[in-house]
Amino acid sequence: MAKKRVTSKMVAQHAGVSQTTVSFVLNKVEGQNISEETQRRVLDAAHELGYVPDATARNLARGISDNVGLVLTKPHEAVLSDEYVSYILTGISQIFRKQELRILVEFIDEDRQADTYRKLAHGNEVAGLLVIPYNASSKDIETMMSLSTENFPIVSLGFLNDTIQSVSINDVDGVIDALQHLYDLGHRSIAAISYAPEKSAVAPFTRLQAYKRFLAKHHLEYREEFVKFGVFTPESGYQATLELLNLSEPPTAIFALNDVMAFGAMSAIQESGYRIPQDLAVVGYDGIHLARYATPSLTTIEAPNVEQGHYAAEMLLKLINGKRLESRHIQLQPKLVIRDSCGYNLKHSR
Amino acid sequence: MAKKRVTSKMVAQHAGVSQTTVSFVLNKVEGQNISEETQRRVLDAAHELGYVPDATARNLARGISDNVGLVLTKPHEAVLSDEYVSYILTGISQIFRKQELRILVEFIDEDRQADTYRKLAHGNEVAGLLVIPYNASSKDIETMMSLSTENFPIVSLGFLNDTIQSVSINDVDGVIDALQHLYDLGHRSIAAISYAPEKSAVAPFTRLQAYKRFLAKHHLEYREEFVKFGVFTPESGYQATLELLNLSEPPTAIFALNDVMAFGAMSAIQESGYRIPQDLAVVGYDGIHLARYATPSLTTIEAPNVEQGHYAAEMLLKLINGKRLESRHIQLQPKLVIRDSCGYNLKHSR
DNA sequence: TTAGTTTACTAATACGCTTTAGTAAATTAT
DNA sequence: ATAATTTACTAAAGCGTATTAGTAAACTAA
Repeated sequence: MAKKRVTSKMVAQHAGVSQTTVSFVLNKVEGQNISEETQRRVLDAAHELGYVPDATARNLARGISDNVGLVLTKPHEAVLSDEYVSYILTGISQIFRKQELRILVEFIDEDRQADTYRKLAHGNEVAGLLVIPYNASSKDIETMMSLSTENFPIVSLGFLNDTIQSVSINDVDGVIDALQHLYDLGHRSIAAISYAPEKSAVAPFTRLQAYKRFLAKHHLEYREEFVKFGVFTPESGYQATLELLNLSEPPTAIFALNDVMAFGAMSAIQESGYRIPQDLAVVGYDGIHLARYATPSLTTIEAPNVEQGHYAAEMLLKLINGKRLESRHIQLQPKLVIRDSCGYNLKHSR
Repeated sequence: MAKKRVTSKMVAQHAGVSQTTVSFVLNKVEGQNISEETQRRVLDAAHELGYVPDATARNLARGISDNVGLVLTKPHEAVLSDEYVSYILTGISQIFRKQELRILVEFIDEDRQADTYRKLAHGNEVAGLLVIPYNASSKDIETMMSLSTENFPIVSLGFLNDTIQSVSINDVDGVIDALQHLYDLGHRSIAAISYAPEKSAVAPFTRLQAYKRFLAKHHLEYREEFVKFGVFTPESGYQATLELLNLSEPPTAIFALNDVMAFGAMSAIQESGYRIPQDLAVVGYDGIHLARYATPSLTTIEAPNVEQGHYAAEMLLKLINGKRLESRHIQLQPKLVIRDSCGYNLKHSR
């Protein structure tokens, strides 16, 4: 049962050198002239003993952690039915693994609020923070701002304000592309299923704003009853659509602000006996894998989420390493992917 | 720019006590008689200075990390299109957050193999390890076994062998339930879309075994061409189904071994001009949220994944705390959820 | 009254590493 | 030949906490 933790001291003894030398060799510290011969002895000893450096000790000595935190301000049920988080995880892990940085995932909800950021940051648990702020409260944002101000490395996935570095998707363009597509296909009464307004701090405002502006620009009436609010889940998209279908004058097209809600919408439409796209058109947002395999396949705005993860990770890396950023805010362009849920392919060619 | 890291020493000074006392008070160490008055002074000082204990220092002193590792042996593209990981994350985070344990997520693929486990475990980066072994190689399994043998806390999500503690889903029952359902509806030529066989170590063998046994039991012929192998993604389910449809004698039902592949299958079937369930029945496996919102809604085997996360987290907790386990292997029961993709609701009532 | 015990603390050490400040020996410069 | 520099290392301090082994003062027991 003897816990045989191998320490660098043991390696030193085994190689017949000092512990300092072991550290120099294993960390390839520059400017230290260690002879080839000694290096080999140390390496061999470390290998023979199966030495694995103690991460906590190293982090304590170095004064910095080798973890980065990924903070999710989404409720669990939303994380569940959304690929977005998986995409981001993929994107950031591809960058961080090269730097030998680990990813610490933390969920934030009502009871477990802002002090989590401080614990992570000031408690030296992470070297930097990546935040997915969809449901961030104003208190969350305050905390992020103060961390950012005191130069703690932090990047938001989605624009919040000028203070907090961010990598975002140009949602305004995305919304407009989607609506324009529907408009071009002749739709004039277009409903939107957005996110619940009270919970989120910034994003839905922007998107809804874009929706309103689009209507105004094209001299279409803004109708309160055409805007429904869901909570990321297919269930909420389903419910919202049912309500839309029960209106005395239902819309001819539905724009769901994420794909998962679009699935709910399509299901509600078809179960109610309507055809897609002949009776109602549907557009989603996100570009999840399954969108192409819906029936009919779902036209959607594809957001470059993996790339967003890449950029955010790289930005955070620069902040951690004290490098200057070229720009504190990066915005990526989403892309309309036309499939069968809007009728484009019925009209054109095919 | 003054980095004003607040240490326990500073708190001690501010409260006029020793650092030891600060530690005793803040950690509520039992058997130490600290007066109410002193406790208050320490607490106040800590609060005033905004003290956050340094996690690395504490972990070093205590000799144990407050992170647990979640190791994914799935390739990224699979994690992307599968809710399974999200479910597990949800389940385990609900348990660990109460214990102030953080979750470290690590992906393992070909180039980044077994040494990751050792680094995490022997490097004291985590107090315990949770492994999702779908694509675990035999080398992965060897490493897990040796860790388990040396009493390092480790739990597998899915049964591997007797040595490695596990929480698994009874896949054999799941497979049989699905097949029985199809059989009861009159299907006699049932194809299966399984996982790629070379990559995974145990699971597909079991499931395929169950499939074969079911056929044998019901005196149905086992046909090589009715078993296709996918890689978790909807694309692969789509492709496999296309191949099945091109057979001279296509099956009348398809059993996809995860829901995401079932989506691919349904799409392929409908795009090929066949109706579900009239021409072909489809059953999935997993019970993802979107299954109910497929068109038609997808009959599937619902695996209790969040619960699986719960049990695994609790088992790991016991191992970390040196408690004895009642059982080293827990198996949970999946459940058939009948919807519209098999025709049950067409036949019965409705 | 005095020894024994409890109360309320503190000094000092350990955790395992990184890093700074040396140092002795070998090499080069003058 | 001697000083200056370079080479190849090492001793020791420090990171911020937890914890063990005390200790002085107050209290209790006989």
